[in-house]
Amino acid sequence: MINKDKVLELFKLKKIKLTPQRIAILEFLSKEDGHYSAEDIYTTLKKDFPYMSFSTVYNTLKTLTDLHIVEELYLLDKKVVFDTNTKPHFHFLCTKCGKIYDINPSQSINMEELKKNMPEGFYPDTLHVYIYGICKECLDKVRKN
Amino acid sequence: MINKDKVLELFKLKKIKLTPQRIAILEFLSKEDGHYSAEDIYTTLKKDFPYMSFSTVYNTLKTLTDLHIVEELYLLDKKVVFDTNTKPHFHFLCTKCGKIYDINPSQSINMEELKKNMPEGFYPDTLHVYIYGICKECLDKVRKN
DNA sequence: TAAGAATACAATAATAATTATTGTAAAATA
DNA sequence: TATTTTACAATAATTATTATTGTATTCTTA
Repeated sequence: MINKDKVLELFKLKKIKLTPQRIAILEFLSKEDGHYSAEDIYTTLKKDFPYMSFSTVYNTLKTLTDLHIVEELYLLDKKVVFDTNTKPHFHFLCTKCGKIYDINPSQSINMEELKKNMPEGFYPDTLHVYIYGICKECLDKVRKN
Repeated sequence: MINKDKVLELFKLKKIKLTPQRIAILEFLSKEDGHYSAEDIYTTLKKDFPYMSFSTVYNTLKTLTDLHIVEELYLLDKKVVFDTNTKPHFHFLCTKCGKIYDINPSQSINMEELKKNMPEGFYPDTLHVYIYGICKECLDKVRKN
């Protein structure tokens, strides 16, 4: 969950200017955790901010990604979405309907342990786990027919 | 490691025609495990097979991906490569140089266990683990300077 | 609070990877 | 060998993202 005010403080600290566009994008992202595409953000904000351009959305998302405030996810159809939930979790991608599900790893799986699973001298930073398969919803549909 | 002859048999079984182009691509991929882009394959094969087109490379890679003979990997710069090593393993992506490293998970980490880490009713198929960070080579370079 | 420097902006052009199209050619089948 | 099916090359189209550029805005500091 993004805390808008905290991010704004971080922006100040990092000398990143607090423009209305950036604030609007932050507001959008901090409303509800989700997986948003640049297009999602652009088309939604365009209504209230007619002077909003795609490059601004992309630039802001890049800034947020660099600061680890959002995370880029690469989907099956080569689309990219931005995840506002930066707590450690897996992603389940349904190969049938394309939906993305956040999966919380059980106690037996430690994300930090996973990260450390590599040769000496490598410095891990971020971990992404994608599980591809068929989601419950799609399986239920098949069973009904 | 791809076993060309086994794949050719599978093609026969699935009624996928054994064309010279497909065989050439298979031969290329089965020479050495690696992470190859469509461009890698195209430019290499174009020399010996002037009548080789990009769409054929993409089509063949799609066929191979659908059959789980290769796996698509999504890199940091949004490029796609095809992995011929389909044994369970992680990928380390260096955020500095962009290199891809295959990481074999230690005994303590069971890929099957990871897959099962999800809500009831979901049917997992493939698992991809990406670890982002700085590789040894890049860290060593920094230390020298 | 106004002036100056730095940066971000919108608009749009450019890029580049992938997908779609289509008429022709080749492979499999009987 | 004839017939059917599918794959092919060539190329056009698409689409997401990045680059460019002159203008506008934010921030700083006097």
